[in-house]
Amino acid sequence: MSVSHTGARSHQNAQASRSPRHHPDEAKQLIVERAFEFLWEHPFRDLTVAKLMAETTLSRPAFYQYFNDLHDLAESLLREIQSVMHETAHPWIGGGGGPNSSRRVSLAGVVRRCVEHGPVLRAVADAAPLDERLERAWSAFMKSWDDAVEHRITEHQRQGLIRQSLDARHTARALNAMDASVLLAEFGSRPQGDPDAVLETLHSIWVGSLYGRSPKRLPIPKHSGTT
Amino acid sequence: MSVSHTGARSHQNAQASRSPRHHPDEAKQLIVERAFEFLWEHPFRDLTVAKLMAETTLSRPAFYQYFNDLHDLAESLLREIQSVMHETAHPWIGGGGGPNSSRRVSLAGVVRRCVEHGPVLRAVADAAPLDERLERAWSAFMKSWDDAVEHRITEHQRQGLIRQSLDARHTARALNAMDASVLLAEFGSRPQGDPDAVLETLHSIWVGSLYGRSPKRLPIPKHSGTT
DNA sequence: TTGACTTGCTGACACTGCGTCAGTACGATT
DNA sequence: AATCGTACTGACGCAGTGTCAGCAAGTCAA
Repeated sequence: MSVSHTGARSHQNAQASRSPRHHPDEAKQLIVERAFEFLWEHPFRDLTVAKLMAETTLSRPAFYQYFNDLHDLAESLLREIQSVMHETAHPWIGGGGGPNSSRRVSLAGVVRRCVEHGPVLRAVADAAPLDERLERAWSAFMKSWDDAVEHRITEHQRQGLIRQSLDARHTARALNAMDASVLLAEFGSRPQGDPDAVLETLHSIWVGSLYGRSPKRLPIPKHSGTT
Repeated sequence: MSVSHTGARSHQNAQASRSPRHHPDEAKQLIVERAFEFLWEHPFRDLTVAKLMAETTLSRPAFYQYFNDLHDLAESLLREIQSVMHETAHPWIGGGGGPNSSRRVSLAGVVRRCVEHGPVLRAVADAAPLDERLERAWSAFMKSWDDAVEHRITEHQRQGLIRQSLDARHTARALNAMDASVLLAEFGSRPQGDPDAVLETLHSIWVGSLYGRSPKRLPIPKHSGTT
């Protein structure tokens, strides 16, 4: 549209230190790395394209060659972490092992990953509500866990290890939501919490709510006046 | 600093429809109401000061007479909802009633409040990570629940209703985090979920993990090779 | 009534960060 | 050496924010 600004520059001074050219994927990965570094020490709200690219030899507009915006970048971070997480949790998802042994081992792996990438993962979670696409990506991420857990629960229901009256879908979602909240809260910002205590707490809730015999429905006292 | 723009206007046309003056708290409450309306239908990310005040007879700068920024407004929304929620949950916090009866009644009340104010509460939760002050306010909000639950758990531990080995603090935080996540997910955006199913699921997890006899520690299979 | 004071409110400004574009120069290919 | 594709950049327009000097509606005193 407006061209008024062109022509005025021509070939100004020229020794303007153009950065060395990268292969596209190379540069993209470089930006992702800087983002990891930044988000390890700062919350997502402090991240701007300018700040991020300042940690680079590239200029701010270069960012937009590789990402649509910061949320798009966050989606890449999520994908990266997601692949690592799914990998360490696969043994449990895949099935096999006792009713809670491999579950516990798997959870321990997830906890470990959260200790490693907590702040970054939290950044993604924080950013999710700000962008529809990213929000969907986050939902899909959570859904993948929900599906796995739901499948496992129904399987155990068929084996009689879990009572039939339990709503597999809702329960799976609730327990996963709990894990996510707790893990992000405990390991999403420094100083991080105690991995062992968290693991123990989460595991005991999972086991208690899934496999624990519910108490023989204690008689409900009749003074139900408590509104 | 620059004053160049003054004096040029003098007393321009003058019939510029100045809005009727309000008493301060009156106008503030009016803005809060508009915010409630807006956030009931749109996510927080779509809220801007201009859009909000456009629903008003006031101008955009007037907003800053009553709030520092949108996060400050969100804090007001939170306080408003918080008072209502604590009120309906008080019977359980106050104690009395059977181990799970009043707990259930109380939870039902909270669920109801979330059906009413879900989207707004979600907006606050979404906005929390964007501002340090608001983030702290949200944490304090959650902490008030955590404290109440922790207290209740230790009380029941003293009565022998809950096993001593359970970590009251961590468990309270985890269960509350679960409730918050699930409630915001189910009722934070339309179409909302099924209140009864959610209530049932959450309640059963609480009861199972707190009061349920944990299964007699199933023997851990020896093929611990699942990394 | 009138003048002086208070204060709710507003137009206009500076500023920050975003996303885009025409245009440049580097490296590869011939 | 000439050409071409493309990684990259300076500069722009835009959206939204927070602030300020100034205005006018109300109040009170004389």
